[in-house]
Amino acid sequence: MAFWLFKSEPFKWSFADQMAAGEAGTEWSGVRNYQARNFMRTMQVGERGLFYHSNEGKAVVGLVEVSAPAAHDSTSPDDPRWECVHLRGLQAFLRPVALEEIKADPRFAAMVLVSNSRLSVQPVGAGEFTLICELGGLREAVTGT
DNA sequence: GCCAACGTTGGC
DNA sequence: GCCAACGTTGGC
Repeated sequence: MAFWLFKSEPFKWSFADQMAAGEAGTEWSGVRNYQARNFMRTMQVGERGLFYHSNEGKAVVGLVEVSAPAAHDSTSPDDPRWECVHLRGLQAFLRPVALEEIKADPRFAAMVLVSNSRLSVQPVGAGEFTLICELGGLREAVTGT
């Protein structure tokens, strides 16, 4: 069971939009980066991820779950290279966990979010994931399922 | 709005 | 296959 982090600019697609999209989830389309695509290819349905607001917000704001495995990205009809998973919003953090806070905490020094700020889909360590959920006020939700 | 970092493209 | 040019991302 791996853990992930997905970035989105909130004015394009916010966590509120993700939650409003419902149980079925939505295609995480538009990723045009091989590294990010390759991570999505390895994702299993049911794996969880952090939802991060870039630019405006700059904070982890919620929890998502992979609801369908990687398949061709419908927004790339002419180019079969690009694939993406489907995501379902699970729960909003009670308190956003800011990038500033993550950067300041030595326990997150190894996070990709810190070392490669441009990668839009990235792996997160189990320890990092749990800790960020706790900071976001979702301790129970994490240990739940 | 600026700029640094990074990834991709395309000429050679 | 190298590398310069360009485009994009995202923090500040």
